[in-house]
Amino acid sequence: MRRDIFQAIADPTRRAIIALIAFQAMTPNAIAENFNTTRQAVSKHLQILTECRLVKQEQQGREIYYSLEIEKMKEIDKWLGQFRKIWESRFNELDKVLLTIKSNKK
Amino acid sequence: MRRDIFQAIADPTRRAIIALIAFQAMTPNAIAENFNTTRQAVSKHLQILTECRLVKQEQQGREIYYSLEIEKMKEIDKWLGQFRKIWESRFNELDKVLLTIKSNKK
DNA sequence: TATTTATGAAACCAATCGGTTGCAAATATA
DNA sequence: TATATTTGCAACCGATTGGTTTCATAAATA
Repeated sequence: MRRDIFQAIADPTRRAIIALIAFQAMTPNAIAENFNTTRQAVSKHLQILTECRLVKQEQQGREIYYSLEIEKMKEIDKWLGQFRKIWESRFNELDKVLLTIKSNKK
Repeated sequence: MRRDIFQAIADPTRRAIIALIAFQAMTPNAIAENFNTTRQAVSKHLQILTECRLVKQEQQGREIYYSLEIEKMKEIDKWLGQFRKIWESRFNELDKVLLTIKSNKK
């Protein structure tokens, strides 16, 4: 089935994994040490993250290092873009009001 | 149970609803017309969105107008912040390389 | 007042989710 | 070579999800 970034970041453990490997690549075992679950559960999360290209792997002997595909994270940012326009314009509206109040004070 | 924004935006129908009511408040019936599901299904989505304060309602007679709580959307933006730092610094790294190539050309 | 309209809530259902245990395969090490 | 380590995969399980149908309630309208 088709994997989706938004579905991938829906799980709190996966968000924690993402944050964990954002700065340095880590093996599944090392990642699992940070959570209260089995290594296999972490492995399944990594599989989901890999399926939607949020994470990339690099084999090194029998170890596999997982790291964040930061470019993919921009897709969320891109989706947020349409709403950012709104909250920025709302801020501007408020800004105008404040400026009006200011100028009326004079 | 505790509702989460990330879980709320995980569903594609809910993301579509969010985009739909971002600019103008709409009733459940009007929203449902845009989807290939029953009004009740949309109602359940709206309930989930309301639970995590992504959406607010305003009763008007027997109609209820739903609209986006844009402030709540900033929470996603805030979470993205930690990664934005990374992709911006990566861009700067690339920038430096390009500048080095440029200066070496001279 | 009787009827239509707009809505939420409950009961149910198949599919998916996040977790587990158990296993097989590949690589490193004694 | 025998053993230990690292990992992915399959089978299973209870809880949750997104959908449906059915019903109750409140407001508008004939």
